[in-house]
Amino acid sequence: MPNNQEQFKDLLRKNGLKVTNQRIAILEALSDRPGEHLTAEEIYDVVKKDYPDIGLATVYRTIQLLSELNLIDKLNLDDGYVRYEIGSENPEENCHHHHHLICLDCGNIYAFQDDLLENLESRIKETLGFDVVNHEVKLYGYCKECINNRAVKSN
Amino acid sequence: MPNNQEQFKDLLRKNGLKVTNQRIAILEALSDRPGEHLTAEEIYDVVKKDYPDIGLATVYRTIQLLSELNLIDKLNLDDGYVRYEIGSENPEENCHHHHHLICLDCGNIYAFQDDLLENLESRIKETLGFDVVNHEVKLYGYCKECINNRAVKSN
DNA sequence: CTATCTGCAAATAATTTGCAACAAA
DNA sequence: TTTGTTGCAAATTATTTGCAGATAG
Repeated sequence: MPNNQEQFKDLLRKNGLKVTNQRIAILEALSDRPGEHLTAEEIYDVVKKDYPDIGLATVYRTIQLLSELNLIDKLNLDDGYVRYEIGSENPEENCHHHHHLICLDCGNIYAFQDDLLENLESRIKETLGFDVVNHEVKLYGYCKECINNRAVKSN
Repeated sequence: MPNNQEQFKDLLRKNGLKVTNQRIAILEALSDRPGEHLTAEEIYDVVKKDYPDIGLATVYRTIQLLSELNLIDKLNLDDGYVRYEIGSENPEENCHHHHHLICLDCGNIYAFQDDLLENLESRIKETLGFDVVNHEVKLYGYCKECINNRAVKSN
């Protein structure tokens, strides 16, 4: 959506930052791939198609910027890469109800929404006095396809 | 407990691995600090007191070994270090009900137990066919002490 | 014009690896 | 013995940083 892009430009200006082609291209690369979880290198490769002169350092710097502006979410799968995905349009529900299922077999990542922690978090506030403001939930296991494939192979 | 140490030795032998002072010392370093979350470097510093000749590479190799044997749990706080802690005595409940509260102010980590995900996981199995075998839950926020400190300072 | 960005190359820093010497079985 | 382990140093690799030139406002 071009609307989204205008919002981004305004957000940059509002923070005394400059609107550059590189920044727009990087945000677009992620916007065009909702639900995908790209590494810095992968974003670099995508953006390089339209922008062959871009440097990897710019990608890293822009990713950090977008993350601070809460436009993208970080995801660390402990495989040596930090991954990024575009946030939901509604910033309120951004990370808070957005969790990940990670298949240990094929490596695919499935997102799901759930507010299961709301309850727990108020209980923690009451019993421990700890005020939870954010959370990260990763569920590891085996996806439908991989379970089926295994069943087929073992026959 | 020396009992624990004997179990470890047996486990090593059972897997065709050798019992070495270094391995025992590293497991002890973690066993002596339940609930602490040590980096490889921190473990190295602890073990070096009793074992000045140990190399950092051995610490890394042993950590990996202990992790594969499910004797220790990994914790990644996205601060550039991977941390490790001794698992609970009961291997069944090891990670599964063990979650972390991370204070964004003081950096302290508080563990808590909860089986809140059991429910969700069976729901996921039913609706998506995804079989969850493990999970990682991190809750970020502010601990009681830091909340109090802030209140005091703002007066 | 001038403050911010960019691309490059070099620096950083956690972790891994090759290998010869060493220690457990 | 023989097989696995260690310590060292070098390699690897994701990410960061310094800086001079480029670009947005």
